[in-house]
Amino acid sequence: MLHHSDQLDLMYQALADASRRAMVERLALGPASVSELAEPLDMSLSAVVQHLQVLEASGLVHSEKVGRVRTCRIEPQALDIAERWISQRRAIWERRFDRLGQILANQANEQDKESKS
Amino acid sequence: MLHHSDQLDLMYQALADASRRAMVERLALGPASVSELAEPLDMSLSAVVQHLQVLEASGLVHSEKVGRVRTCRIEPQALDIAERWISQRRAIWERRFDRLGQILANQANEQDKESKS
DNA sequence: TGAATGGTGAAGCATACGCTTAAGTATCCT
DNA sequence: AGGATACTTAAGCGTATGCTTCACCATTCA
Repeated sequence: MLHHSDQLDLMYQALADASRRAMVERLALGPASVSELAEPLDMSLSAVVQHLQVLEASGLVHSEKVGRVRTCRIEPQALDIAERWISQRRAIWERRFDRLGQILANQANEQDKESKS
Repeated sequence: MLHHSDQLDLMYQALADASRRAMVERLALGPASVSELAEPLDMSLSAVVQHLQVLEASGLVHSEKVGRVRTCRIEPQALDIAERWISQRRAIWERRFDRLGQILANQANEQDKESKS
C-alpha cells in the first residue's frame, strides 16, 4: 500500500520537470499515443517512455495498449490530490493571518481606549 | 531572469520531498527558526539547512537572520503559482469533458431521430 | 572571559535522474 | 512473406540529490 506522503512525493516529483508537464498539458487536451506525446519534445522516444513511466507511477496518467499503439490519458482526480495539499497549506496560513489581524485590531482598540481615559 | 517554467521546476521539486513539505507545514502555522524547523526531523541540522536552501531557491520560503537566529516564513504567493498550474490543467480537461458530453448527447439525439424516421 | 547556542561551509559518498544508443518484439500493411 | 510502424528493454554515462561529518564562525549569557 502507498502512503499518502509517498503519493505526494511521486506527484510533485512528476510535475517537477518541464517535459513531463508538457506531456500533461498535451493530455489535458485529450488522449494521445506515445509518439504523439514525443513529437514536440526534443528527445528520443525512449526518453519519453521513461517520462511516461514516471507520470504513470505518480498516478497522474494512465495508459493502455491496444494493437501496437499505447494510448495515454490524464487521471484528473490525481491532480486533485496535488492541488489539495497546496490549498490546505494556504488555508491554514490565511486563517493564521486573519487571527493576527484581529489581534492587531484589538490591540489598537485597547490603546485607543487607554488614550481616551 | 527566471523563466516561468524553471520557477515551476524549482517549486514542484521543492514540494517533492516529505521533509521539505513538513517544513512548509510547520511554517504555515507561523515563522520559525532553523533549529525549530529541524527539531521534529530526524536528520542533522546541516541537512535541514540544505532543505531550507531548496525551499528558498523555489521562492516558497524566505528567511532573515537577526543576531544568531535565522527566522523563516512562507511566501504564500509562491504557493499560488504552483497551485495555478494544476488548476489550469484541470480547467482545460473539464472544458474538454463538457464538450465531449455535448457531442455524445447530440449523437444520441441524432440516433433517436433516425430510429423514429 | 569562556562556554554554550545557533548556524555556516566544505568535502565526501551513495543513490537517483535524465538522457543516449542499440538491439529486440509485436502489430499492421501491401 | 517482408517491410514499416510503434513501441520496449537494457546498458551505460554524466550530473544532481540527500544525506553525513568535521571544522568553523558569530552571538549570547553566566
